[in-house]
Amino acid sequence: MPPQFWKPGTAAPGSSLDRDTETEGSLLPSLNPQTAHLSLDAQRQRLPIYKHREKLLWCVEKYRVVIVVGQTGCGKSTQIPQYLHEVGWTSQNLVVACTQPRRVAATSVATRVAEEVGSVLGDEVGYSIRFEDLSSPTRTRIKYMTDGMLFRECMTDPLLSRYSVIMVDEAHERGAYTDLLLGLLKKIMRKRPELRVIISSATIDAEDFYEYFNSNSDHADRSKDDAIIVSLEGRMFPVEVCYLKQPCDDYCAAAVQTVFDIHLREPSGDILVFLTGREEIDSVIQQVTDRLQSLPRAAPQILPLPLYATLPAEEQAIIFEPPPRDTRKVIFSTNIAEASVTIDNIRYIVDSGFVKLKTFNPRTNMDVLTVTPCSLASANQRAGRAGRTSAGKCFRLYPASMLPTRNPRSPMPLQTPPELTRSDISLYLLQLKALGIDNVAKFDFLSPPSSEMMIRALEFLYCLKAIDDEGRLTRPLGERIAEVPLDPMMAAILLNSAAFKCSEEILTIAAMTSVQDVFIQPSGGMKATMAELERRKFTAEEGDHLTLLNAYNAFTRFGAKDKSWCGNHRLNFKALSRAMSIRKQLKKYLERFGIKIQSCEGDVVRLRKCLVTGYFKNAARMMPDGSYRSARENAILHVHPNSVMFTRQPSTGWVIYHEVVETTKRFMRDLTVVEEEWLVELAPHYYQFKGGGIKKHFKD
DNA sequence: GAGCACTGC
Repeated sequence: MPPQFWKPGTAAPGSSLDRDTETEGSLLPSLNPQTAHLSLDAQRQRLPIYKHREKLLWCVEKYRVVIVVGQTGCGKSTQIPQYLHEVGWTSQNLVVACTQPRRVAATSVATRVAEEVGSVLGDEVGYSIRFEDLSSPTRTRIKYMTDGMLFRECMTDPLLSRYSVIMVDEAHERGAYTDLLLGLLKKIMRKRPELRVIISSATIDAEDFYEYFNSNSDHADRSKDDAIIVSLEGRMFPVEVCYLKQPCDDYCAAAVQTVFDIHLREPSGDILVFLTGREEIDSVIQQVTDRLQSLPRAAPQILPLPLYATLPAEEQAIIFEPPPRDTRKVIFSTNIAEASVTIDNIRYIVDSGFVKLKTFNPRTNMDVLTVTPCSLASANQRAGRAGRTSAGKCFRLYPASMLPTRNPRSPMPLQTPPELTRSDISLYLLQLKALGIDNVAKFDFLSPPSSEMMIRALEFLYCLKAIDDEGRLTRPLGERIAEVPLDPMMAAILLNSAAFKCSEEILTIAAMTSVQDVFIQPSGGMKATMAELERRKFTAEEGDHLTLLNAYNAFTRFGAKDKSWCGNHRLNFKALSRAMSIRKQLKKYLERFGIKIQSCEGDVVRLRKCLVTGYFKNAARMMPDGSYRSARENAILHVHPNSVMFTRQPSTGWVIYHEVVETTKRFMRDLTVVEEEWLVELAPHYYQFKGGGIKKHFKD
């Protein structure tokens, strides 16, 4: 075939995109509607994974770590725990655990399995996620849980002695708690040789897990290995992958063009387009809408729909509704559709090849949110989202030469960097210390964080007085900060609130900063202005923390039982309800610690001072031009437009903030006005007064 | 003067 070129706006993908014969797999859904008339047992036996049952059980018997490779949806998560249960791994009151990175996955899989086992959910089969424990300590044999929950369980049962087998699902996603859990399991296995670990992973990552768990064994004699890789291939619908002949310089324009090309030339089936963020999605949908008139009169219609996490739940629900007759649904989504949200009937994928990724910069102590090429693992996962119900096609908006497998200098990585290597790890290091691992530098991380990340995190924990100069947890403060389910900064503020007699309010503020998007912010236009006007009703002069407090108090008084009240005031009902649960949970911790919960009775100075005891490192001073300078690094900062401080000036010239995220600029989020003297008074170890202004002083 | 990807305890 002669070489072909494709330019946005000219040719169709069918002829212009380089057809690639390699197919990315996607398997049949676990139980098929076509076999619904069969008994549950008969259905289970027809699953592709069933023919691997004996092999799997043999491997678990013989090896301590079994790495199971297979696509999402092949029945790993539902079937393997049942197989283990059936052959006796749950005898003698032992439990088979299966961890999931997300709450919905834990609950939905548990519900499915309870049905298959014929158990009431919470009895023989149960689940445990934050705020919901549907499991019985005596009767539950198969327990699904979030990985964070199992990690926490190590604090009360360091050897996880209740469990005979622990299956870590979706390990290839490399979430922080997945990595930490694997590290702990490796440690636990030395003391509990009978424990079995099953790791479910995508193909690309299996070798990493294998090396990790065999690193202590003799490589010359593989028969003595601790770990083994088992591959579960099953029936799949092929997904044909096509590439651009030439790189494009505007993937948004290319995405619009490709959508129209698919629409006019390919058979029916919905389209899922992967883009990087809300702004981009809104703009692309606008471009598509503008071009709709150009469709031939007789042609089927296009229904463009957005999907991103901050979209209000009601608008998210629309993507699951069937489209009108003769209409093709086109969903423009962020990464949320890569694993968290599954949409049926998607036959076409358009993949920009990019993702927005948050990375912590230990030098500046700030998070950076950047658009970067997605990993090959991500691209494969995205392709697999077509063809869940039939054969599919994936259009990648970059040339095949961009693949890291074909081009070693490609900017596209094989895997997304693990979360632990690109996050502020102070929380995780503290929790490891709470598990008795004092020398965190020696912890056997699957991917060790950089030493700079380590040092920064330890320095900060020291400044919070959570660890002493020996690096040990302080008592009781450090131990308690580690225990409370909050980031260390906010945990310290909550625990210090006893001394400032304002725990009542700090509980609320801590809960509110733990949830996102309390105020609904439509993008642009009349709606945005209306939302802004509504938010002003809650605005406090002192800044965002007190504004959040006002919103919460109004919610509990008027909105908790009245969803429409929230709608009228542009408040996010789901987020506020969650804040209520979090507050309730945090309150229990304070009660257990014997901390008296008092109100500041309107004395907001006490409240703001208390915030300084945790936020001290996040202080900034306003400059005459309206920008800010961070107290420590003297870095240029800006107020985020969502902050109530965006339109006002701090009377004292100083603010503290919850976090900085760098996008187009470095934006501070959640600000509170403070007095300069408080910084020196409340964090003398961090700041020393000298001359006319704050002089930073940092103890090494 | 103008904007946050996604999870989790």
